Amino acid sequence: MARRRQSVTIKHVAADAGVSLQTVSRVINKEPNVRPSMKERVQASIDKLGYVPSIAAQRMSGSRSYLILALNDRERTIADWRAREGTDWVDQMLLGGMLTCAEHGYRMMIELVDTHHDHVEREIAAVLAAVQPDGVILTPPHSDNPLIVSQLAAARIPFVRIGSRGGGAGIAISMDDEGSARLATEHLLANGHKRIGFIAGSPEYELSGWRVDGWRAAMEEAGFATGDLMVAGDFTRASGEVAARELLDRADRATAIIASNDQMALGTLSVARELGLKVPRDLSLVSFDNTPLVRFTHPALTAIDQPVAETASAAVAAIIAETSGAKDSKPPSAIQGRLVERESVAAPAS
Amino acid sequence: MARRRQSVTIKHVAADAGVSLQTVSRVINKEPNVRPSMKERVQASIDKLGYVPSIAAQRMSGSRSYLILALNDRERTIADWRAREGTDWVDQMLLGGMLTCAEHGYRMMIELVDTHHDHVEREIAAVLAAVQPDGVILTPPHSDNPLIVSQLAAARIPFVRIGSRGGGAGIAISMDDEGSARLATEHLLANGHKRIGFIAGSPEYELSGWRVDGWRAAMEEAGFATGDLMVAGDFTRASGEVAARELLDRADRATAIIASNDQMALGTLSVARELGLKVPRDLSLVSFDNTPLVRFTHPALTAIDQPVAETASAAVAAIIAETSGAKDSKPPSAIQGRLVERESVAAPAS
DNA sequence: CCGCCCATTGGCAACGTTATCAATTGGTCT
DNA sequence: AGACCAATTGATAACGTTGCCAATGGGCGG
Repeated sequence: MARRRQSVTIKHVAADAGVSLQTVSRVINKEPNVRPSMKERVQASIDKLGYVPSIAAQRMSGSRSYLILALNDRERTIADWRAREGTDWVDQMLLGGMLTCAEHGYRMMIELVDTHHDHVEREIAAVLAAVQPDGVILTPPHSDNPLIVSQLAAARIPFVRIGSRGGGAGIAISMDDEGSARLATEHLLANGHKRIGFIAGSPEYELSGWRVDGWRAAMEEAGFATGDLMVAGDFTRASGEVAARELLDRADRATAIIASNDQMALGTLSVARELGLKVPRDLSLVSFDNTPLVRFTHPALTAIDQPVAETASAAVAAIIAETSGAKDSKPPSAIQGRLVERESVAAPAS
Repeated sequence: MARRRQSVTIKHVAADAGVSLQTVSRVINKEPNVRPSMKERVQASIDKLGYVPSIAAQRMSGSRSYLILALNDRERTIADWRAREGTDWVDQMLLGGMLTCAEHGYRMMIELVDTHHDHVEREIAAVLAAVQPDGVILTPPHSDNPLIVSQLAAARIPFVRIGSRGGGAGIAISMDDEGSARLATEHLLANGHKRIGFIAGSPEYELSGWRVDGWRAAMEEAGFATGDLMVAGDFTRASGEVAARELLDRADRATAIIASNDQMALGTLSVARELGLKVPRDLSLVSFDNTPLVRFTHPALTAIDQPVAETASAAVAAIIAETSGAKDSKPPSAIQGRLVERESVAAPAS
């Protein structure tokens, strides 16, 4: 109703400093070829009046929107939320991304989109048209959705695919999944384990495969079999329970298990308890992600830390670099995982 | 660089449907006085072309921005993040708020602002000027910051104060904190406890006081002393440890403790373990918030569930209602808490 | 049958910013 | 010294949408 207008516009600043609109604009955007004395004078007026450019107007005039859009999977996000399992993912994304955005005068928005929906492309087109972001951050499983990737590429919007590797369009940033899985495996091998089970994540996520690769490679190098020790879950706790039961409820059970995320590790933990297996005495357990949850379980879990915030931060930085026209921007394509030792690993019972 | 323009604008739709821009605009905004046949024709063109209005342009022309801004405390958010304690707060806010926004064609943005900074007002003015939201959601402790509240009121922007009560300007939405604290207290009383300690939250949050009130009232009604059983923390785990030590490391120690949030409950749990007190045998424990963490501790904690997502959803709904000019919008000012029983409460050792 | 009012539609300006191009200045190169 | 060039500043036209007001047409009371 009440037509709310900008209180201080570029016009007021121009009047106050006694210069043209364009000059003020140049100062705001730190363009070259402005005499230092002039720049100073204009800046003084800006500070005095407390002027802040309207992103709407900036976008309107065809320049940057100073907005970066993060696209999460709606289905998964809501499921996580319903389950109340606390994946911590959005928190971390926001923090890492938002702080880096703030440093560069950008802002971040999050939108939920169904990766499986028939109308993904329409839905994304709608969001892009409405928000008109300068760049987009894709999180898994969107990162590996060819429809979305090609659409973004066609729209010529800079975008980052978190959790994906090179190959397609866009900037790929991922953790060193093989290396991390290898790290976990070797830690267990060093503790004397031979039958190390692996609970993989949903095959829809490319990273699931890489983690399996790392585990398998380490096992084979050590000369141990992997054939019947891999079970796939879908990153939920329930699927972790099913997988754990398969690995544990049999004669030649695994003496150690690596779970591809914390939720499935929690599922494993409860199955172990149910089967009367003490962790770490009867079963060693290592998980991926290292969300706050696994610090407070009993026992606290040894985990591979997944630096989500740092990754988001790198993603934002990469987009801003590309937007600013830095051609040589070379984002850190593989971020190192880190093994955090707690109480869930011990030598196998002899 | 590359001037990226809107692909399908209102102009294209108007041309396709053979009507004026204004008519299309009317259809988009569901204004009255458009002949049904005309509305249909225009809508068909919109669907055909996949047209979506540009938020930037809408805002420019002085109407709504369809953006709701959530303001979180930067200091606290970053501290939580550093501590990696997983408060889950942002996740929940986003989900509840975002989903409700989406239902009404709005979008939500989150910004971090320092509530204590000297320049809060400038910082907020800057965000408002840049984003130009239709409404603002204040989370604690911003909700109780008089500077921010009066500034928002002066700017005549609809805003919600989450976790606050009536009194000042803006729409206040809060949990029934006294009632919830009373619920927790009575649950412990029913289990036979007499010395029930209370770890309060930071006094900067008004809700901290209300929770204390509920506990004190229930205790006094039952005829038990409260004098030396209340210790204030600041919602961090470390402060919970300090407080717990004060309540437990003495002769007439408390047999039960209510912590004003999960983090402080976790601190209490570790102090109990350190002092050789078994939960719930030697100490019963109830916490506030019911974040995912307390489901997986050992023992799992009985907790008061804080419906953050529902609260955020109600906040968004209230703002949209006010923006739409519904004068009689009456948001649910007090949302009921719920006691979730787990394993941390038992009768006191006789 | 006349005039008035309401429902419907269209035309045009305005919103705040930047892109583009033109104008001015002062200096440098031959 | 003439001309050209770079640096600096300004003027104007977009950008996509809605507010405002005018224009049109049809129905209804007198």
